[in-house]
Amino acid sequence: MSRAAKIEDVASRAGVSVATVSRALRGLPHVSAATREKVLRAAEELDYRPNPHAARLAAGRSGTVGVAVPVLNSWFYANVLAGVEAVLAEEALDMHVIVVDGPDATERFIAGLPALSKRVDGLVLCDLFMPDQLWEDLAGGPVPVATVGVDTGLFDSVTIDNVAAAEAAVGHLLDLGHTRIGLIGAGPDGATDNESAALRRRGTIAALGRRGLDLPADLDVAGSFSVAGGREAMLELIGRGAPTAVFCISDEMAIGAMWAAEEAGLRVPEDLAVVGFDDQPVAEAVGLTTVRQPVSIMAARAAHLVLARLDGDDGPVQRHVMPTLLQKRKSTDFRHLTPVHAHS
Amino acid sequence: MSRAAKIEDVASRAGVSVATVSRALRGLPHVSAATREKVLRAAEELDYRPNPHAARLAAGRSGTVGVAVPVLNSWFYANVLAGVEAVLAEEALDMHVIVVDGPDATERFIAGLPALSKRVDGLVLCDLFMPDQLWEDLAGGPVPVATVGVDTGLFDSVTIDNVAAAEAAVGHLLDLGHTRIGLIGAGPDGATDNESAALRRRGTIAALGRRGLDLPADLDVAGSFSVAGGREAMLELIGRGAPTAVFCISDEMAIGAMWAAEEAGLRVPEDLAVVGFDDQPVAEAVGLTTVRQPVSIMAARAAHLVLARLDGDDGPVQRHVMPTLLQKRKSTDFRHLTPVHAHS
DNA sequence: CTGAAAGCGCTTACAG
DNA sequence: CTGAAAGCGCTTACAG
Repeated sequence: MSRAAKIEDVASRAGVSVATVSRALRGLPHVSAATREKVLRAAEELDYRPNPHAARLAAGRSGTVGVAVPVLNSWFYANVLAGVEAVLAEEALDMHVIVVDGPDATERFIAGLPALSKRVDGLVLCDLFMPDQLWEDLAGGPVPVATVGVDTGLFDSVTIDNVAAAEAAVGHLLDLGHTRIGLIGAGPDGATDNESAALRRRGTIAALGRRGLDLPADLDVAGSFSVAGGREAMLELIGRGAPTAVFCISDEMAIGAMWAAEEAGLRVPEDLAVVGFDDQPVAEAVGLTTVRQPVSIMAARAAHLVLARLDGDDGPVQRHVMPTLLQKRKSTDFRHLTPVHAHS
Repeated sequence: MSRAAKIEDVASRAGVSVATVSRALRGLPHVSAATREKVLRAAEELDYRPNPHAARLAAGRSGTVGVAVPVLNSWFYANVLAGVEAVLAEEALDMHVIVVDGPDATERFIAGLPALSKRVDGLVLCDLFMPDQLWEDLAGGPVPVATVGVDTGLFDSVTIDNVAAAEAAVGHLLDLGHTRIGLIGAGPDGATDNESAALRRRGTIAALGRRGLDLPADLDVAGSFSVAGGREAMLELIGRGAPTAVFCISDEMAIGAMWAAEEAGLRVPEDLAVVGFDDQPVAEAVGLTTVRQPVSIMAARAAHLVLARLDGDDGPVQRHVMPTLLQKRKSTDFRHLTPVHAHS
C-alpha cells in the first residue's frame, strides 16, 4: 500500500524513458518487442495504473461518452442506459449519465454544454428537446452526437416510425370493430413533453381519419409516463363516458389504464380493449397488446454511431429508423372470453 | 466559437494572477469582494469553463462518485441510480456508473479497483459480493465506500431487514391458513447469487418453522430476478404439484408467477396466493401483495453517507437498516372474490 | 488579500 | 525504435 506508482517509476524500473512507457502501455507502434516486454513487466510489478486525469488532460480526450435521459427510473430509459453501457464497456469507455428532466434541467444542460464538451468525447442524447438554434450550435461544436427518439437531421439518429406504429395500434382496434377509441398520451396538457408522444398522437388521428373517424376532444387525454399517469387519465376518460378501446403511449400507462378499468368495474377486453407501447416484460405477463420497440438495441446503435464518429467517420448523417411490431395479446382479444389473471 | 478560454485568459483580462482567478471562481476565502467581482465578470465575458481534467489532476480529486450495480435495466437498480444521481446532482458531482454482472465482471471490477480509485472520490456499491479479503483491502484503501443491500461491517451501509421482511410476508400467508407455501428465490441454483435472496429464504424458513412447518425441497425453487425467471420457477412448482401460496423475492418474479398460474388455469388468489417483494408501481396496479422497500431513498442515503465521509466525517461506521412494510393486496385476499383485472 | 512558481502525471511532436 | 522536453490547464503551498 505504498504510494501509487507513476509512469516515471515504471520508466526507471524498465530502464527506458516515460515516452516509451507511454507508447508501450498503450500498444502504439514503434516500440520493439523486447522493450515492450520490459515495460509491461515493470508496470506489472509496480501494479501501475495510469492516472486518467493526467492522461485526459495531456491527450485532450476524456475516454467518456455522455448519455442524457429525461429520467432514470423507468423501464425505457433504464434500457437505454443498459444498451449504451454495454457498448461502452466493450471499448473500455466511461459512461457519464446526465438526467435532463423538464425545462429547468434542459436550461441547465444547455448552459453546461460548453463545460460538458470538455468532459465527454461524445454524446448520446435521448428524448431531449431543445430549440432548433441550440441543436445547430451543438452541431457546430466539437463533440459528436447521436440522438435517440428524436431526429433533428443534424446528427446521427436512431428512432422508430412512431406515426406508423401508432397507426398500426389504432388500426388493430378499428379492425376489431371499435369506433369509440380513446388516446392516453402525453404532452403540453400532460406531464412530460415528448416528440414521440406527439407523433403517436398524429398516427392515432391518421388511423381514425382513414376510417372517416376523428379523435374527439373528450377521448383525447394526456398523463405522465407512469402507471399512476395512465390510471388517472383512464379515470378521467371513464368519467367522461368510457370509450370501448384505448391506446396508451406506454406500457406503464396502459397498465395504469387497466387498473383504472378494474376499479371502475370494466372488464378488459370485453368492456375496454387496451393497447400499450414498448413491450416491456410485464406487458406479456399481463396479456397487454402493445407495440414492441427494440429499446436497448436502439441505444446500442446510437452508441456505435458516436463511436464511429470518434474513430473519424465523417460520412453523411445517418438516420436509422428501427422496426416496430404490434404484439397482439389478450387485452384486445375478444375471442378469448374466460377470465385470466383473475387475481382478485 | 474561438478557442476556449483558459484560466490564464481570465487572469489577464481581469488583471490578476491565475491563482486569484482560481480562488475567486471556486468561492474560496481571502479574495476581496472587488477582485472577485472583476474575476467573475471576466470569466463571464469569456464564457470560461474550467477544464475538469486539469482541475482534477491538480487537486487530486475527481469530483465523481462511482456507483456499482449488477444490472441497469431492472426497476430496483434503476431506482438505485436515480436515488444516487439526485443527491450527486445537488452537489454538482458526476456519477460514474459501473455494471458488475456476475463473477467475471466482479473479477474485472476487483482488478480495476486501483485504477478506479483514481477516477472516483467515493463509491456506492450495490448488491456486490466479494470475498472478505477484498472488502478488507478496499477498507484499507483511500476511497470512502457505502454499500447498499449488503452490510460488511467495514463500511457505512444501508440495508433492510430481509429476514424480518420475509418472515412478515410468509407469516401473512400462514395467517391466511396456508400450509403448502412455495418459495421462488434466487441463488446458487437460480441465476444471480444475492445475499438478500439468501436472507429472504432464511426468513421464509424461520416463519414456517415458527408454525412447526418446514420448507420442503420441492417447494423451494430459484430463478432469475425477472418476469421470465418467476414464470419458469412457478411452472416448475406447478409441475411438482402446486402449493397454495408462493412467496417471490421480487415483484418481477411474482408477476411472472401470476402469469404462470394463469397459464396453468390457476386463479389468484383462490387457487394460489402470491406475495412479491419491492412494491414497484406495477405491483399495485395488478393487486400484488408485496413487501415495500424504499429503494431510491436507500440509495440516496448511501450517497449522503459517502459525501459525509468526503467532507471529513470520520465517525464510526454507520449501518442503516431501513423499514419495510407488507402491503396487503388482492393477490392474497380471499374475501375479495369477484374477478378483477379480467383482461382475458 | 495577492502573486510567482512548482507541481499534478500524463502525451506528443520533434530530433536523432 | 527511443528520448529530452514542452505542454495539457489547473491547484496549492509559500511568500509577501
